[in-house]
This record gives sequence, structure tokens and C-alpha cells, in this order.
Amino acid sequence: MNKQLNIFNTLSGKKEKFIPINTGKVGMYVCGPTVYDFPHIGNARPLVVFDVLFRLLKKLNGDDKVTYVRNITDIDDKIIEASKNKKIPIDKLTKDITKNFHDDCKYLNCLKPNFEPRATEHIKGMISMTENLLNNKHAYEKDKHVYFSVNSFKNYGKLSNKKPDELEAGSRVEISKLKNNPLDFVLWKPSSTDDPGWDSPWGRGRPGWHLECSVMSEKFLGKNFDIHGGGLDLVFPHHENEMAQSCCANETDKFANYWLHNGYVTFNKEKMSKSVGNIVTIQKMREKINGQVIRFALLSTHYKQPLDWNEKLINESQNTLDKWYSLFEKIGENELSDDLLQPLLQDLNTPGYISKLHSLYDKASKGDKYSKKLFLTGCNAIGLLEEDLKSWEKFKKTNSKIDEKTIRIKIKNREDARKNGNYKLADSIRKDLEKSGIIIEDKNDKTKWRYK
RNA sequence: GGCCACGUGGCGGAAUGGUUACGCAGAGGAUUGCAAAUCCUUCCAUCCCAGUUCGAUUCUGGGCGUGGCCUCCA
Repeated sequence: MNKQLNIFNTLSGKKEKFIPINTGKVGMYVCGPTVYDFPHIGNARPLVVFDVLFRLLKKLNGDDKVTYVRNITDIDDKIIEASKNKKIPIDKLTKDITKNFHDDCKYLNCLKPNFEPRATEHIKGMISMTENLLNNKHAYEKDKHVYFSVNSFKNYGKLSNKKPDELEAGSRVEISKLKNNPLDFVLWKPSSTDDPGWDSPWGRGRPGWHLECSVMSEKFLGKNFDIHGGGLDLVFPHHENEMAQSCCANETDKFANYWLHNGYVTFNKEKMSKSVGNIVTIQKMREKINGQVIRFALLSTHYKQPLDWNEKLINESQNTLDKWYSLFEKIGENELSDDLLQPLLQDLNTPGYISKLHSLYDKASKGDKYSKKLFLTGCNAIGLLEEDLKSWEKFKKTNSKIDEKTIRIKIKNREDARKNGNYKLADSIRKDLEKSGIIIEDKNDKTKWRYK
């Protein structure tokens, strides 16, 4: 069977064969967080989706053949604003949120990218890319601002499938008078003395939003690389602008060959927004849900489809993993069967893959050793069942309001009642325990208990 | 207004020019003092209308509906 990966490319609007620029080597850049606020479930989706892709690419090409770069944007107007609102110095804010983000990544069992560059470490590169664009007449300076001239890039709008003139007509943005064209975007802007700033040929200032990704992707992956990923909301304007400035600065036709975008997460069918107050932060979930549950839930829908986040989804994911954990065993690195791999090779079809895992689970639980090994390998391949049983049980323990000693006493009482034929009492004890999140199972002659 | 995506059983969710996965829920049974767990069996779906075709859920056109983007966003 073939091991050809096919992925949907936003640039062409089609599913394409994935062919890396250098055979057997892959470079992938994914837009990371702007560190101004705690990451939420919507931020978690690309983290998990592209982590699965990263794992798959490693499986297909070899562990050390994939370079995964995910930036941290630590200079941005949103950060400046958040710092003022929260009255936290920028350094502390970005440091804290970055730390939090890393904890979230770990919690979601995401592998570390090979590089995680910060925007503020690449200001020099951004300045020289801006100079370069100015020299090539792709940008212009006005009143200490430098703007990218959208008209100078003939392919502008190709990625997001938009026509520049239509964009202008529908523009609802308040247009800066300094711009020659309403679509032009800022590469460099002046900073007030209170705001973070760096010396530049255009005075003390800071970079525009899109520039960091252009500069850092080039530094770590080159002018032309394989995969660029991110959330659907980044297609326009972020990725469109990134591509425009990179192609113009690098004098290339190609920037990223394949663009992948994950769909949105809604919350109870509503768009997540701060004004509605329905943002679920990952930090909050860490308190009582195992990260694998979140991971599983995020993978239960194809990455391009919208995903609704709700209680039922979490419960079902939790129950499935609970069932799967009954077969838990630590196993080493193993090969996936071609058959199992197929759905992932078709544009990362994780629901199809999970369905195959279900069928392997069935065979495995009936004693098929080969299926069991494959099942466990398959789970591990998408970052599931890597934690041992004890840590899987941990959350159930913390969530239950009863200690083990009490449980044992109650079970003993129930045993006695049963022996005396007092089933009424026995049943009420069981009901009681169930309310505390404990399930009783009478197996053979022994009574077993477990957390709900 | 422009552009785009989507519409599959009670719910979630894949795939496909020809037998429509899978999970949850439901029903029946085995088991049990009763349960739970497990096992077995089982019910249920491709928005509407045309067209192409031997055959459409899949392709084409139209309609209806939902959502998104065109402003910061994962």
C-alpha cells in the first residue's frame, strides 16, 4: 500500500499530493500565540492538529527529518493594550503568558517544536526586511511609518481568494490617511516613549503584525518551504500579507508550498467571544480534565470542519478514553499498519482513524495480541494513551469527594448487608457511593470499585 | 453588497458514481439478588427540485437553510 500523504492546500483550494521540496525532509511553520492572554480552546485546536501532523510527518520521513517552527509573538499592540489594562509590565505579562502557554502545550501532550522563536529576538531581521522592501519599491515611508504597497504584488489575494478591488469596496476599516491604498499594511510604526520600541532608520518604533512570521520562517526554514499552518482566521489578512511581503522581499514566486488551515471552535454552537463571556481557557480545564480528553475531543472532527465545544463532547471523549485505558500498556516504538495509516494520509482524517482504533480495540479486548499492539501504537501515534494508568486516574480521584478509606468501609458494610440478605441496605450504600462518584462492580465473589 | 464553506440517522461524525463507516444514545437478550461492567442481537440518515447516468448521498444547475470572511482573532 502506498504511503503518499495528501493534504488540502488553501492556496489551490484542492487536496494535493504532498511532495516536499527536499526529498525526505520537511519544513513546517505554524503560527503560534500572541502572548497577551491565556490560551483558550480555540487556540488549542491548531496546537493539537499540527502536532498530529508533526508526528505523522516524523513517522513518514524519520524523526530528525522534520523541522517544526512555531513562533511566539511577544510584541504587538494587543500586548501593549493588555499590559495597560491589567497594569502588568509588558515583560512580566509576556513571560507569564508564555509560561502558561507552554504548560498548556504540555498538558495537551504536544511535542515541542524544533524552534520556537520570539518576535522580539528578531527585530533586526524585521528592520532589514523592511529596508529591503523599501529599496525594491514594495514599501514606502510616510511620517515615521513604513507601509507595504499591496499593488506591488501581483498575486495579492490569491491565498484568501479575494480580489483587491472588491476588498476595498467592502472595506469597513477606518483607513489611515497615511496609506496610499486602503489595503496597504504597516511594516513599521513609531512607538511613544512609554511603549516598547527599537531604533530603526525611521526612528524609534516597532514592527507591524505580519512581519515576524516572514522573517522567522525564512531564518529557520528558508525563503521557500513546505508547510505553513494556522487557524482559518489567519488566512486573511495575516497569511495573505505574510506571503506578499515575503515574496516581494525574497524576490520569489513561492513562499510556503502548502497552506493548511484548521476550522473554528464554537462553544455551545455560539461563536466564542469575550463579550459573551464564553471563552474557555485551557488553564481552567487543566484543573479537572485530563489533557488527553481535550486532545481526543479536538481530533474527533476533521480539522477543517467547524467543531462545537460542549459538555457532551467532553463526556463522550472521556468515556471512550476510559474504555481504551482498560487495555493500557506501555509499549515501545512500533510500526503502524498501512491500513491504519490510510485515513491520516488522506488530509489528516482523524475521525476515520479513530474509527479504525475502535475496531482494533474490539479485537484487542477479545484477546487478539497483534490488534492490541497495533491499537496501542495507533493511540500513541496521535498522542493518546502515552500517560500511564495512574496519571489517567488522577483526575477522577481529585474530582471525587470521598477518600479511599471511607470507600472501603462502605463497601465492607455493603458486603455484610449482602451476606445477611439485607439487599435494601446494600443497594442504598451503593447508591450513596454512586453519588460520590464511585461505581461498584460485583465481579465473581469480589466487589470492585472505580471512579465514575 | 462581494467572496467562501457547509447541510448525512435522536445526537456527534467519516466515506463514497453501485452493498451508506464509526462513536454515543435507544430497543431486545445473556449475565446479576438487583445493578454495574462485559458480550450478543437490533432499530434509525444522505435538505428540496431538476439534469447527466444503467445507477446520484456523491457530479452539474437552481432553490431553501446555516455558518464564516471582507476589522483584531486559533
